[in-house]
Amino acid sequence: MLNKSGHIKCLIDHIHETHPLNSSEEIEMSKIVRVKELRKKEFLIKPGDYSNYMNFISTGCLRAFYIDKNGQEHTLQLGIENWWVNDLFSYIKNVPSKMYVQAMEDAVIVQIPKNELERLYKEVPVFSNFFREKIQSAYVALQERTIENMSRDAIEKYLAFRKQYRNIEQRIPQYIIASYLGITPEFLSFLRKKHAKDLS
Amino acid sequence: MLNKSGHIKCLIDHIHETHPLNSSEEIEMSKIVRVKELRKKEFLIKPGDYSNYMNFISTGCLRAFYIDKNGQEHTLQLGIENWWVNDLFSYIKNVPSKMYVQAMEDAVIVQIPKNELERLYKEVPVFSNFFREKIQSAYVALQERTIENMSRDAIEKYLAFRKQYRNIEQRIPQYIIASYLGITPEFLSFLRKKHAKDLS
DNA sequence: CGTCTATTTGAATGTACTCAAAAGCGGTGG
DNA sequence: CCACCGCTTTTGAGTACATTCAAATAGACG
Repeated sequence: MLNKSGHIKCLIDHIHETHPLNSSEEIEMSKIVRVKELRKKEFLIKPGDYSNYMNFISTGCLRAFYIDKNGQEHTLQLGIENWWVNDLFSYIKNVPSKMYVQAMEDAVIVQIPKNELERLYKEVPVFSNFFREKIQSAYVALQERTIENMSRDAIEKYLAFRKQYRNIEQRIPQYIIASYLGITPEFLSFLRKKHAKDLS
Repeated sequence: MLNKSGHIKCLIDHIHETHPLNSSEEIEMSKIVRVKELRKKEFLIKPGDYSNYMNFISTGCLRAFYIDKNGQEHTLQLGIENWWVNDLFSYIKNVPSKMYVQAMEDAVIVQIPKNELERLYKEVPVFSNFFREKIQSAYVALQERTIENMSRDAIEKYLAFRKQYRNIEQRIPQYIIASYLGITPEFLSFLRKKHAKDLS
């Protein structure tokens, strides 16, 4: 159980891994962040909200999803400790969000306010580089997912998901995995039965 | 018909639109880029290549695609004048590419070498900010595509594609559009007939 | 004009969805 | 501590959307 500055340290450590900061840069960052606690099922972002923070997950598990015109949920992103989660569309374009970002477990988020971060981008190049690289990696990961969606059938996608998210799978209900894979929960259940032998 | 420095100017103008450069920054950029001409069907990147450039399309039309284990082509990205095209996976991770980037028309590309660009990121913050914002937008666009793929059926995707790429559609063959939408060319042909009335 | 590539057509097939209902499971209050 | 309630998962039948394969037609380019 961490206190507030423990969670901030968690963020700083995370940045350090790839982009060493000097102590004034650390302080600079520590001064502008805020820590937000979420209870299970609580929302970090809801449709209509403006996303004005970069959100770092210190503890817990969240997902980003939206509801289409037929009322179907589609999970866009899953995140656990040391991941970033956001509605970048709303954040970048300054428009109301159309999606939900929800805690699937009690969680603690470290939030960097957008206006402060944009000031830092200009004053402290290391932060611009850090987030440029983060977003590049996210883009590549999303492109990999696009490739998988186009070239694999449902069971292959599910097996690949299990491999990639081994540590997350047990933490979330099956119907959310289905909504991430783009299939119905009924069909995922059917596939699990049919391929029970492959599921260790 | 532009000469070499005309194409470079095209890139500089493009950066200027969102991130004004002073003249030393312009010169800095001009010095490191190179201009590459491609004939129709020629490849900018092939499987096995290492992608060591950021590629700006000055003129022409390209696509990025890969071939899955069943021999199916999947188009990941389309690009025309003033767009960027690359295999970012290979570029970022320094691994051989698994995809093709091919000219669909004669084209001229302005290439920024990776090592020079990374030097600039540290020395001239404006470039890091420019590419951070570019990649953020690309991420958001790809996420929108992911949402569409999950929540729309084939005809809706096709109609949305026509709206979004009105100016590109006539420049590329139909089977490539099908491979972008994730459907077979036969089925796209069928849909076009069935919905002829909606296709103006 | 001929050749090569792209598009159309159609029949048979398969993968995944819908809808409805039953079974399982976990948390909560009596 | 057990019983109940609500939510998640399973099951199954019927259906729809999209694919495969093969062949015919249309278009583009030298």
